[in-house]
Amino acid sequence: MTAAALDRTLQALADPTRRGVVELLRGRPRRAGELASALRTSPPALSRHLRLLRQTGLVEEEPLPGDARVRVLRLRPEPLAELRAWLEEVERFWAVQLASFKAHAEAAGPAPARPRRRR
Amino acid sequence: MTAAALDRTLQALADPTRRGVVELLRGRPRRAGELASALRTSPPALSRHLRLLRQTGLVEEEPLPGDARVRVLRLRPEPLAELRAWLEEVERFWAVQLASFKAHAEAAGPAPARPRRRR
DNA sequence: CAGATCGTTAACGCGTTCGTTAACTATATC
DNA sequence: GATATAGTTAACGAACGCGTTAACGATCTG
Repeated sequence: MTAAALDRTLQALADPTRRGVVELLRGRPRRAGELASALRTSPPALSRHLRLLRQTGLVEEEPLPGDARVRVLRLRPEPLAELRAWLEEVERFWAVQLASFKAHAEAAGPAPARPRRRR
Repeated sequence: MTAAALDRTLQALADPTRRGVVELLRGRPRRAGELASALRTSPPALSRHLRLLRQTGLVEEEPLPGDARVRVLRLRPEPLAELRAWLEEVERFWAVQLASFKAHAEAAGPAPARPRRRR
């Protein structure tokens, strides 16, 4: 269930342009044209990146009251938090594995005897 | 500088099969064939995934002393830690932005006057 | 209304990525 | 030495991702 969302989040962040959008939006909300010029991207290209980011839930948009042509884009933290939770889980389990491996290595001595593979 | 490494890490984790490898290796080191059968992937497909994971630094391999045909694969935490650091930085800046927005909204009242766009 | 601005969608092309099958290397087993 | 096993590499094909240009809808400006 969460796996699919993780997949989309990672795939969204894997693109340098989209990650640039995220890094720009982490400071403050911005308009699409602002992002396009800052990232040296054509408006059509950026538009499709924004659509994907919206579908992933990483970005949400809100109409600008003064000008109805413009929508202001803002970062949504939920997918990032979910990804971070997954990362921390992976890192935590690895630590457990490392600890048990060290314990085993120390208990068995420097060159422990290993059984051969079966047949 | 770090951006290129981040890129490769995210691209590596964006694939479900490769993420499956990481999740399997988070528990304990495993052989390539073990991963292939657990993930229902053909050996050639998995081999290329492993090559990418090795280049990204997410996985390292070590020969199995009992059988020189087999290499044991282990998870490397460094790329994951780097990705987590990036994530935390984004989330931290987002929190700052949210705080300043709230402060501004409260100071300016419910419907603040906005200047029109310049010509 | 005429023209400019903001942004999106459509259509095309290119390069990458992913899986599969077949062939190959290296090591282990008998 | 002959056969089996572990894993990689090579070559093909299909699908996807990304950028570009052109055309479009919507809105602001004069």
